[in-house]
Amino acid sequence: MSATTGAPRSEQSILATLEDSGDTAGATAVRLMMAAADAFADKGFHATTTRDIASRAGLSPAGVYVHFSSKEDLLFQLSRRGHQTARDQLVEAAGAAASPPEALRSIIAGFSTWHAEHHQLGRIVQYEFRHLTPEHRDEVLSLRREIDKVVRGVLADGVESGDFEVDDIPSTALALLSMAVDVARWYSPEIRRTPDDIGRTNGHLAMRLVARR
Amino acid sequence: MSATTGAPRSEQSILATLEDSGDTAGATAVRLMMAAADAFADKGFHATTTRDIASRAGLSPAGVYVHFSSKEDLLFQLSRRGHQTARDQLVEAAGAAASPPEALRSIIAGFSTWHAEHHQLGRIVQYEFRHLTPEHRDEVLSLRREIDKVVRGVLADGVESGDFEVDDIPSTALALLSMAVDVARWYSPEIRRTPDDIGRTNGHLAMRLVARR
DNA sequence: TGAGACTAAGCAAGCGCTTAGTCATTCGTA
DNA sequence: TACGAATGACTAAGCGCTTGCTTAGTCTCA
Repeated sequence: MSATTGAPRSEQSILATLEDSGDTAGATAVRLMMAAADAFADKGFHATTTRDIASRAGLSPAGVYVHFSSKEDLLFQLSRRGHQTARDQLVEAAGAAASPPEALRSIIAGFSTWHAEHHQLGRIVQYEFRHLTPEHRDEVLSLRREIDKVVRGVLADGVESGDFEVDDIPSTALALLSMAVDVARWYSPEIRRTPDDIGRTNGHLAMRLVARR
Repeated sequence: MSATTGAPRSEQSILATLEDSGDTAGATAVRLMMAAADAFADKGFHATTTRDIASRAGLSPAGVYVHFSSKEDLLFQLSRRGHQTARDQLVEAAGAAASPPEALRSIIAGFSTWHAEHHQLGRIVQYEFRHLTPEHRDEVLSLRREIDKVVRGVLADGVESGDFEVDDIPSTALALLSMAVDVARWYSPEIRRTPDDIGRTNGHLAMRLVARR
């Protein structure tokens, strides 16, 4: 599977299809998570009220607490699922590639496209992070370190195979991830470039950044 | 002046030395802005209370309103000054360089270093942006467009001089800015790399990204 | 004496979350 | 198959607290 093709998945399916890690979310819980994702991405965690989330989901304020123990719990579930899907996509793209250059192009393109298509979830994941409780923050942080590790691994493979020239693998991995992650900050559905365009461009730029010349 | 050298300026001086655009801030106002910068960077705009800002500045809650008309006003002043100093530094670095490659290396290094040294102000400027009123947002946005323009200009110069190979100037400019801006997200004073290290590395990576080969 | 910097007290509004209860559906038993 | 009991999803009302900001007044110093 190419990381730069395929129809965009809706936020719905990203949440609904994630029944892993033991907990299956019911339809109302998914609706609440979508409502919270909208609101958090739109106004930020603290500026979003539980009444706002509830009304977007068509419930009374108290209805939220049937499915989630707190507003922070909603943020945590959203963050965890967001990181998991992002990581899974990265691992899959890296594994499916035939060579280190193909792997790098594929993961950076895929990660960039993901942050455009899911820029709401991406913003929550990147910028609302600090409002998690310390325990939840740690759990999400470990997912984040897995993502770092995949990128460093691809760079190391390419250096070993002679395809890449990289002075400093951790710094270069960070710069590549910055390029992709920052898409969530500036992307808007109204702009001219499509998520796939962005992925293609960033994949190309990533290659220029490390390819032996 | 090289953009990658020089002693780090404190947040104090960045605020205090900015007496441009007509308004000179008194000592207490500067103390309040520093307190607000700390708090906003730490907890975000909406999670910060006016009582928190006041007590960090050693004032009673009402003392804030002697110097600023609202909490949003504080955020706006901070955003405006942050954007202005970042832009001024960029323009200066671009102007002082002898060639397009030197200019690019200098502006990306300087911008990256700035976002490490002033990562608090950088986060406010990048992530608390949306909590400004529409009018204030527009004013800050126009400063941001100036920054974009400087980077695109340097890339265009380099393409014309034959030093750079760039397929798509706006996309490449955005990717370069992402590398620098995202430093504010992940930088922490505790890490091994210094702001100058980060600037040097990112300046080097920027050159690889566009240099003719 | 008057102006500016500052505080003590507090107001109205909004916050996260809880309580007590309604209602439709499912279950156990005869 | 009939039927009360239990269950789970949901709401109306509201509690205790915090919020941004104001008011009325004090203090300092030119």
